[in-house]
Amino acid sequence: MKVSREQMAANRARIIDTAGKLFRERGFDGIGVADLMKGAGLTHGGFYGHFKSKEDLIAQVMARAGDTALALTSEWADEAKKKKRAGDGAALKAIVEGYLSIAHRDDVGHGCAIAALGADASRQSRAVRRKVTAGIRDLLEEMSALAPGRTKAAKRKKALATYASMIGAMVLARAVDDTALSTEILDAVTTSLM
Amino acid sequence: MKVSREQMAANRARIIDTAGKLFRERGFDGIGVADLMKGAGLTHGGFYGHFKSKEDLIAQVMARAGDTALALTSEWADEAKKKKRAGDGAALKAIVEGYLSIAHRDDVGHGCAIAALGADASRQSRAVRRKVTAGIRDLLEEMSALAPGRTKAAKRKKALATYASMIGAMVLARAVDDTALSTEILDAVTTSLM
DNA sequence: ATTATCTATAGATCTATAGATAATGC
DNA sequence: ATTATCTATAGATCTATAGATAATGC
Repeated sequence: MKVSREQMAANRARIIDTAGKLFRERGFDGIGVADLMKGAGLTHGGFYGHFKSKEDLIAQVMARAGDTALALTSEWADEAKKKKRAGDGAALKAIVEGYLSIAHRDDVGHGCAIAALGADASRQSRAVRRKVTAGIRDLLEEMSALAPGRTKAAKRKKALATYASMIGAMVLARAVDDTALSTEILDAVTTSLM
Repeated sequence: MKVSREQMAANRARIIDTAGKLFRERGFDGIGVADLMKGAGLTHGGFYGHFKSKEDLIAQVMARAGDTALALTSEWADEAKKKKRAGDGAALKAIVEGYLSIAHRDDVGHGCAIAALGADASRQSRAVRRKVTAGIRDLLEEMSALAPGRTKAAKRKKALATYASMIGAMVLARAVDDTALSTEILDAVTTSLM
């Protein structure tokens, strides 16, 4: 029953990944510890060896979500910068296009944690909200550096407006029960940011 | 114990209002039927005389949320149109400013249901999502009519982009655990839409 | 007589803990 | 010997229903 330290670390990472997917798909209250552990191929009782509480797991999931979001958007941005004729703001546009894709809309489980759980997160403990705030700050700094604008303030404002548009568009596109309208939302917001 | 038909209708309306507030504050799964009824000054068992199920109540709450959102934004828009020197798009700007206010951010319970429950709603039953979609459609039509632009398509696109920005900004402003950053988000998105 | 609300409860969850088990790692 | 995971369970929820109660409205 006991496993190696290495295996235990792998198990822990798998619990966080599984929880990340299931929380996004069903909400923090939509999935219990027993089912989360089953999803990770473990049993219920083992959970409390890895995490102090469900809330502790939520905080770690949100911290990880911030890291992966930054990594993915940086990748998109770097890819865009490599292209010939990449103008001012091309990297930010690449982030917008990658984010507002139909693939992202249709894969909540692996998508943006703020779009899937933002409102849910604002009801969580201080520890959770601190992780969320840190993640948002990191992404805003990255986007500010990539945004067009003459001054730092102008760049930051552009980044804030862009980020808000992205999140709102994704929330709306998923809330709506009509594929045509949903896609119209994604397209309209994407082109309005180009 | 029995009450008049009139009183019963009032009770029903009070349950929906109370649920609207508590759902926004705690999420659909964050408050149970017993506590909702207690909040409305009634007992648990009576609930099922008014609604088929909790899900049924959720659908009615979201329908009501759509109605009140349309009424409030129309009021803001009409007020703005009355003002002297009200230019093209002044009504839409009034909606943006009313929506992205600190008062709205700090009163989740009486605010926009999409910002508070949008992601939660996309996980609900078809009946709920239909009401949500109808509400979003109504608001988009109102905003399209008020948006500046030469063609209907341009107006609609402007409305979509504005609406998405509003929702994303509110979700972000509430997710963040730092008043300064939160207010910066509201201000930046508001001015970027003016 | 009808019915809106009440009390009480069934049955299914949920988080968290206790103690047993068995493999790791000193 | 230590410890990661397992089984089992306590205690607190949650939704929904059944039957009692008492006020309305024909």
